[in-house]
Amino acid sequence: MQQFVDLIFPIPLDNRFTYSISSEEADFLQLGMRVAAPFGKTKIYTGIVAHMHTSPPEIYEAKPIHQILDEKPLLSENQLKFWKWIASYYLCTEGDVMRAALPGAFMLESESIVSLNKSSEINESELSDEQFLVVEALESQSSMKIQEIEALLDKKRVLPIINVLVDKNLINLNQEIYEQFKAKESRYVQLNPLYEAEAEMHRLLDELSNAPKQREIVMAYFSQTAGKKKKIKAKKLMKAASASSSILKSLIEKNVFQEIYEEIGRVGFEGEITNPEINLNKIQQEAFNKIKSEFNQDQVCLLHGVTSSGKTEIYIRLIEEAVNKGKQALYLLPEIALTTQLIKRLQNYFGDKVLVYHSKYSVNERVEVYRHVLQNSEKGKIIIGARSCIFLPFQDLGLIVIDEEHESTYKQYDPAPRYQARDSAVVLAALFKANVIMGSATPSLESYYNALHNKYTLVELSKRFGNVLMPEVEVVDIKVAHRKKKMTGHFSERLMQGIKESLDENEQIILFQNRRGFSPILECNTCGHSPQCPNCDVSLTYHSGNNQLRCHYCGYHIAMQLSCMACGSNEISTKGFGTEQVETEIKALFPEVNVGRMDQDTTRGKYSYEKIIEAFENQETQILIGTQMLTKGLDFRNVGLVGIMNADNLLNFPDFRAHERSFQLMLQVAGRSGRTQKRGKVLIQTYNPHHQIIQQVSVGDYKNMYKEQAEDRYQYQYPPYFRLIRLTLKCRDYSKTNEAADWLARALENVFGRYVLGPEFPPVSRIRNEYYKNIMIKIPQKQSLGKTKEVVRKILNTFNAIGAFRSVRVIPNVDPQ
DNA sequence: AGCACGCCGACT
DNA sequence: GTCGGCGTGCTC
Repeated sequence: MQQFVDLIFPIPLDNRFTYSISSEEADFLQLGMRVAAPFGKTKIYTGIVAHMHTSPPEIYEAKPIHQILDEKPLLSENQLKFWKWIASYYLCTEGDVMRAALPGAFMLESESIVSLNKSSEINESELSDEQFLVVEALESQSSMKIQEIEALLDKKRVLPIINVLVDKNLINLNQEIYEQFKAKESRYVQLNPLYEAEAEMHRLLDELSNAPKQREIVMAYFSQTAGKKKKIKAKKLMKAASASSSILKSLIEKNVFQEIYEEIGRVGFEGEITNPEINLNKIQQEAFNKIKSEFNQDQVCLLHGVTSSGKTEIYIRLIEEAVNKGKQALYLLPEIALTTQLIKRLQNYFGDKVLVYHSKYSVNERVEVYRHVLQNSEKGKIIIGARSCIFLPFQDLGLIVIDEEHESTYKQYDPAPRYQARDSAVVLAALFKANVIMGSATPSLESYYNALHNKYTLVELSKRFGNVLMPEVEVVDIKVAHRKKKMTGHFSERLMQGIKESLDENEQIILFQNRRGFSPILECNTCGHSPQCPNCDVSLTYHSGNNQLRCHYCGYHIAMQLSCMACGSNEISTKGFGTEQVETEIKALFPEVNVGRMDQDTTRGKYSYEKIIEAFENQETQILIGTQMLTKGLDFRNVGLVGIMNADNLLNFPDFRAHERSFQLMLQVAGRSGRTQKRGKVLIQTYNPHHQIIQQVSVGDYKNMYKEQAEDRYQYQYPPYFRLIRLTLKCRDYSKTNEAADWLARALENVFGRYVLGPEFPPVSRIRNEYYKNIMIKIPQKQSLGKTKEVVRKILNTFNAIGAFRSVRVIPNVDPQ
C-alpha cells in the first residue's frame, strides 16, 4: 500500500504538506525525523515528519520526498504535541514554531546549481551573447550558483536565459543541499608504529640529520610523550618543537607521523566543582520541604520570596533531586546576558552537567547542546537559558525552574511564535509529568492569582537570608523640592545628602532612571517644533555620545541641529532626561567619584555587561547609573543606597500593567540595597508621594498591591480575569490600514460584541513607513478559549481571502505583555 | 514567507 | 524595443 508523510516546513503556512514515500522509506522513517522535499517549482526544504499514514490526498498528487536526513528522530512525540499546542494557542503555524525550535543549522535549504551537460555538442553560433557567456564560464568552473550567474551577467532576471539553455540540453539545473553543522575536530599525530623498534628509530633520526627542523619535531615528540609513543595534539607538538605546520606536514607526507582527527565538543564547563555544599537555613528548609511534598499533588509551585531570601539555593536543591532521579532539569531565566553570576554558581555546584543555551550561541554550539539534550547525555542534564530553551528535545524532563517569573521578557514579541515561555513551560511540564517551580520577589498578578485559586501551590519566604533587614525606603517629594528651588538638576537635597553619606561610609550607590519613553528630545523654545523621524511617527532623540539625533525604531539619524528646522530659531533645548543626563550631572556634582553607566548604549559590545558589572563588583566604580537592566538578579554586596530618580514616568505609562510593572521594578531595584548586615537605604523621588503604588513599595507590601491591582483588573476587564488577544494590522497604505481594521473589527464584533475594542492607533502609529492599528479582543473566563481562537482563526482566514486587503498583514498576539 | 509569472512604466 | 518594478497566485 502506498505510504504518505505529512511534513511541517519552516514557513508560515497553516497546512502540513503530504508527500509520498516508498515502502523502504516507510520502514525507516519515524515521527520527528527530518526529510528534504521539493517545495514549489524550484526549492528543496527541510521538513519534519509529523504524521505517517496511507490515505492519499484527494485533490492533488503527492510528490515523493527527496531524501531522509536523519538516522534517528530529532524530536519526540512530546515535542510534536508541544509544537501543535503552541501553534494553536498562540495563533501561529507549526512552521513558525519549527523556526523558533530548531537551531538554524538543522534547517537546510537548497540552492540551484547550474552545471554543463557534457554529452551535448555546443554550437556557439546558436547562442546569444549572454548564453555564450554562461556556457563559457561553466567550462572553466564546472558549476555555478544562480547568484554567481546574476553577477556574471550583471542583471537580475537570469532564469529565462538558463531555462533556454536547459531546454537546449546544454546545461543541467540541480538542487544542492547544504549541511551547515561542522563538528569541531582536534588534530592529533602519532608516530608510525614502524619506527617503534629502536633500530628503526635510530635509522630515522640518522635520515633526518640533514633536516634539523624535522629532527627536532621527532625529538620533541619523544620528550612530550615520555617515550610512550602515544598520540599527541599536533598544536602541542609544534609548539614544543617551535616548528611550523609545514615542517610537520612534510613528516606526515613521509609517513613518519600519522594524523588522527577526533571530534571534540564546543560546549560545556571545564572547570572544577568548587562549591559542593549548600546548606539551607531553617526557613529555606521548610520551604524546600513544603515544595517537595506539594509536588506530589500539585504540578506547579510558586515561590514568593523577598529579594535575597535565598531562592536560588532552593532551586539548586530541587534540581539536585531531579538529577539524582536521572531526570533532566531546565532552568529558565529572563535574559541570559545578565546572569553570568548565576551560571557560575550552578556550574560550581553541578560541574559539567550544566549546559547553557541561548540564541547568541553560534549555530554549531547550539546544535551540540541540542544533541546532548536529545541523547539525554550526562553532559546536558541541566540546561540553563532564556525562553527558547523550552524547545529543546527533552527526553525525560523532571523539573523546570522559572526564575524571576514576572519578567515580561518571557514573552516573545517578534517574530511568531509569540509565546509566553513561562506559561508554555507549564504545558511542557505536563507532557512529561514534570514539576515546575516558578519564583519571584514580585510575582506577576497572573501567577499569584493562579496560586490563590489553587491552580498552583504557594510557598512564601518572607525573611532575607541571614536575617538581613529589608531596606528602609524613603519617599522624596520633588514637587515640593522644585517649588522651594531645592533641586540640583535632577537631584533633590535629600538624595544629594544620601549619596554623600554613603560615599563617606565607603558604600556603593545605584541610581535608577527608567529610559522608556524618557529619552531626551529636541524642542524649539520659539515654535515648539521637535525634529521627527521621516519614516516613523516619533520624535528623534538626542545622543550626546556622537552628537546625533536618532530614531529608536528604524535607526534613522541626522547630525545634531543647532537651529530649529521649522522656524530657524536658535533657541532650542533638550527635553526629558535619561541615564546619560544623570551621569553628566553626577560627574559634575561629584567629580572625584568613579561612575559607571549601564544601559542599551553602554552594553552593546559582547562583554560590555561583564565589564561594567565587574568594575562595580570590584568597587572600581562607586556609583552605578542604569535602567531596568539593574533589576535583573545582580548581587552586589556593598550597596548602601539605591536612588530612584523619577518614579512617575514608570507609573504614567499608558498600559494596564503600568502599576504592576512599576511596583515590580521599584521593589527589585530596592532589593539591590543592603545585602549584608547593615540596613540598606532606598530613596524614591516622585511628584506623587501619596500614590498607592509608591506607598506599597515603601513598605514592601506585595499583598496589598495585589489586592488593589486585582480589583482594578476585574473592574476594567483585564487579565487575570479576562484573557486578551491583540490583532495588529500593518500596511504601507494609510487608508487601506483603516478600511481593513474597520472590516475586521466589525466581523469580530458580530461574534464577540462588546468584548471587541478598537480599532485604535497605537502610541507609535507609523514605523518604517508602515501604518499600525490595533484591535483587542477580551475573553471572559466562562467563554471557551479554544472556541474563541477557532472563531478568530476563521475570521482571519476570511479576511486574508479578500483581495483588497492583500497588502495588509494581521499579526495576532495572544496574552500580549 | 518565498518564488514565478505577468502586466506596466522608464530608459540604454 | 528591454529591464526591473510590483501585484497576484501558489506551494503537497
